[in-house]
Amino acid sequence: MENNISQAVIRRMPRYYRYLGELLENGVERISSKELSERMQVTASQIRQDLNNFGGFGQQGYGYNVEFLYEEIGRILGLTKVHNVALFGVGNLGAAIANYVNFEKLPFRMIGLFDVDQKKKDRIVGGIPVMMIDEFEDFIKEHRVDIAVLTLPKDAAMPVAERLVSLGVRAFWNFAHVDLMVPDDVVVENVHLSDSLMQLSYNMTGR
Amino acid sequence: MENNISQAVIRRMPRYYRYLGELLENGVERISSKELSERMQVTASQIRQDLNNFGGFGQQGYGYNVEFLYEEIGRILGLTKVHNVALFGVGNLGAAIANYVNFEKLPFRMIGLFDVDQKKKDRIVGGIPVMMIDEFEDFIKEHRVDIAVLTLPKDAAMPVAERLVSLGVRAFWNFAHVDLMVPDDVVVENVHLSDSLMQLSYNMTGR
DNA sequence: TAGATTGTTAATCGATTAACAATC
DNA sequence: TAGATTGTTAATCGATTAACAATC
Repeated sequence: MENNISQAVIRRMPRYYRYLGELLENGVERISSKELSERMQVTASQIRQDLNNFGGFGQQGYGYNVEFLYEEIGRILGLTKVHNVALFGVGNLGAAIANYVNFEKLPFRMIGLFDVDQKKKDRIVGGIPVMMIDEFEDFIKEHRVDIAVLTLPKDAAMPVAERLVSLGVRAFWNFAHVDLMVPDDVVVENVHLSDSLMQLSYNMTGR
Repeated sequence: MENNISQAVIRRMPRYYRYLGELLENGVERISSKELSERMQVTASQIRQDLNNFGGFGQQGYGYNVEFLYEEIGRILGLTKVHNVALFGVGNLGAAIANYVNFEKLPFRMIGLFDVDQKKKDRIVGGIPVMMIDEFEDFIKEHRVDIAVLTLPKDAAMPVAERLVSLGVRAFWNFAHVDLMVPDDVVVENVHLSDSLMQLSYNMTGR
């Protein structure tokens, strides 16, 4: 897999994946970049450019086979293997994400929930019991943890992230309102809800 | 307020706002674009360009007054007035967002929760009772609703959005996995959690 | 005043769109 | 084969960075 594909392209891939999934459900066998571009409100040129970053999945005169392309994109996005997920900070949002991850039919599996609050110990959320955050070190010895979700208050996020990095965690899904400082080989994907809300607020004015 | 400022710029504004808020809390009075750029890991040039889309907030030889700039950005983002928010779909995620909106110290106020499920009627979430979705028409006659949050299954989102648009709602914070088709004067801000998770998954591979 | 740093113009870089030869 | 549509190169557009005159 070639490297250095821009995040602008990557951000669009899940959307292609979603549309192709819908076409597949509707029994559509083939689609041209032109047809797809009309449905998705992007240019056909962009679709072809984006896909050709990863290889030639289409056929001249025919277009793209929906099922094949769907599966290729899934593979590109790393959806062919199961990712084990652990979550830190079982508040309202943490609990919702825990449920969400297990409910979605994507190959992400919530295998551990951790909190500092003694009162939450052994509470069942999304089908699994909450553990104390100190138990994580033992936990990680027995389970591979691919992704750590941080649904913690902002001041707690950085220290926890540091400990997790030192224990070998290399990917974070960060909901805390803070920019994590992590080594270069660690990946962080941020979901900053307040930023999103402010962007909406801006776009509501000025029109 | 000038129009046509790119979303690339807008997306960065909440981050500036957050950093300035922290500086303000720490009692920092002034900051140069250079200092700020080092903390935020962006170029000083970009900071100055971004800010100058909205006006000259700095002073040559001095830099920017932190409190003044913080408040100006707040104003730009529309944070000087309270936004009334109603939420549709009180599942795990909906309940978390309801709590979140009221908990954040931003000027967004959750004033109504709506669901189709009779069993949820009058349940208290985030301090307010869940109403039935049919009650929304009466509700909106008595309350101004600035933003509708959609935390619904994807098939329910579009029909609900259509009804809300026809009742006058002009801004949506959409968590459903679907691209809403709305008139031009309606603003949609999407939070697609699964897209975010797939982007993380991609970035974990290929390194 | 001299030094610092902005606001803004110009240069560069990257991403998107258009065009078309290759080919199924 | 003829028509359709890709893969890919070239052109355009927009965003970022660099440079520097203006000015506090």
